[in-house]
Amino acid sequence: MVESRIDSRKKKLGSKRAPVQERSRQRRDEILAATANLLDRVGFDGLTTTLVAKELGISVGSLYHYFPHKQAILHALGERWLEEYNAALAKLEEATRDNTDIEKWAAAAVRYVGEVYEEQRGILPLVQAMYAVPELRDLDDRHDEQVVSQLVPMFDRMKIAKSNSERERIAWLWLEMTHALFVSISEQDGARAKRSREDLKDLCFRLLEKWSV
Amino acid sequence: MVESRIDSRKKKLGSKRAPVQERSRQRRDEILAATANLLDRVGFDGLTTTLVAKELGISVGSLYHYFPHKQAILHALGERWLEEYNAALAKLEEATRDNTDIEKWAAAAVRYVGEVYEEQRGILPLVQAMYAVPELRDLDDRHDEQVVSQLVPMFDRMKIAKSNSERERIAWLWLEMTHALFVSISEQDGARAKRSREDLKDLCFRLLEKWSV
DNA sequence: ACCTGAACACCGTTCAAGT
DNA sequence: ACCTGAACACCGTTCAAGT
Repeated sequence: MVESRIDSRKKKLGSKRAPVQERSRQRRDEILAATANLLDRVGFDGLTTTLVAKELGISVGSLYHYFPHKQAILHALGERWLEEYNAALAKLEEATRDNTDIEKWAAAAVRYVGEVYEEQRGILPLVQAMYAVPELRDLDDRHDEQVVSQLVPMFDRMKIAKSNSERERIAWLWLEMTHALFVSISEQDGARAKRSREDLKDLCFRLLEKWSV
Repeated sequence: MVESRIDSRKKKLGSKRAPVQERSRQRRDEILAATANLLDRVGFDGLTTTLVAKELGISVGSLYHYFPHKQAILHALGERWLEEYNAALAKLEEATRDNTDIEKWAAAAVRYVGEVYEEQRGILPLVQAMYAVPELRDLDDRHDEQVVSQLVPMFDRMKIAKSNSERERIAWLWLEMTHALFVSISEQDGARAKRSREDLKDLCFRLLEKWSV
């Protein structure tokens, strides 16, 4: 709710400030990309600030110019995960807006959300850690919240459950269930992953069908 | 003050060895108990060897007399989790031996396995880490294997699926699904947890019913 | 203004020295 | 035989000093 304090000076300093901010934003992105890259290669525990700095050819101190601490880098990466996930749900909402077929919804949901898990496969160690590491725990909570609030209206449209509190509970179930399976699926080979994804779609369908009214 | 309780030459039967081993085993258990206790209080990341040593009133070096490294303590604790889980499945097998009712099986499974999650609630941070930490990963793999091999015969008896490879796949699905939900449930308050457990029972039933032949 | 890297506190682990 | 705790390598983080 805080109005930007920079707005008043934007006209005057805009041209001078933008490049600096742009460069800064770019560096931040570079750090995030390098971290995501290393996360995939050395794992959550193997990740060190020295390693990230070396990967970018800068000093550790420089890293701390852009992020207050290591967790902040991981946190920003987690934010990105939330955004991608939310974008997938928005696409799902869009794609299933004018049908109430539960089975089709389940298929679309598994496809769209599954794509996120595939594309972000490298940072899954981080996503898993979100639950366990206290400093990242808020991401997990927000993720839950956001997903539930996006699913409830869709469930409503599909006439699933008779109250919103029930829909919230089912949305949570759906989230936990699909998350556990997508993470496992991300480590399976192509053929098995394909079958597992079909199983999951089916499981989603059955879950929702049960509460269909 | 020196007592001649040290027998330099051991007898054939080794009857004198037992007390020493017994004492050693006891210390190991104490270390495990203290670690489990701290895990619950300070979390997976907050756990340090110094802290464990302090908790027991011994030195760090002494810790390394009983375990080669920190991960070995956690590993041993993980082994215990596997044992408890397997014991629950054995009880489940025993309790459902002479019926083929899928719904009853689902109820019993959620009850017995759920008890393990409740009793071992303190070490759930560790169980979660088993997946992410490379040194503990073998526990996760063995857990998967053991659970699947215990479930397949039960599925067979209940006439679920038409081949063992299918049963293995369903067992894996069951494991991932219930694990994700049990972990989440362990953090809910009593009333909500009760409802969630019923939802889970229902979900299990529907999962198995689908493949019932 | 931005970057550097030695310095600091703290971790897991070791091992010479005590009892 | 068993235990101790200073010492070591390495982590995240800081900050005086460079450009």
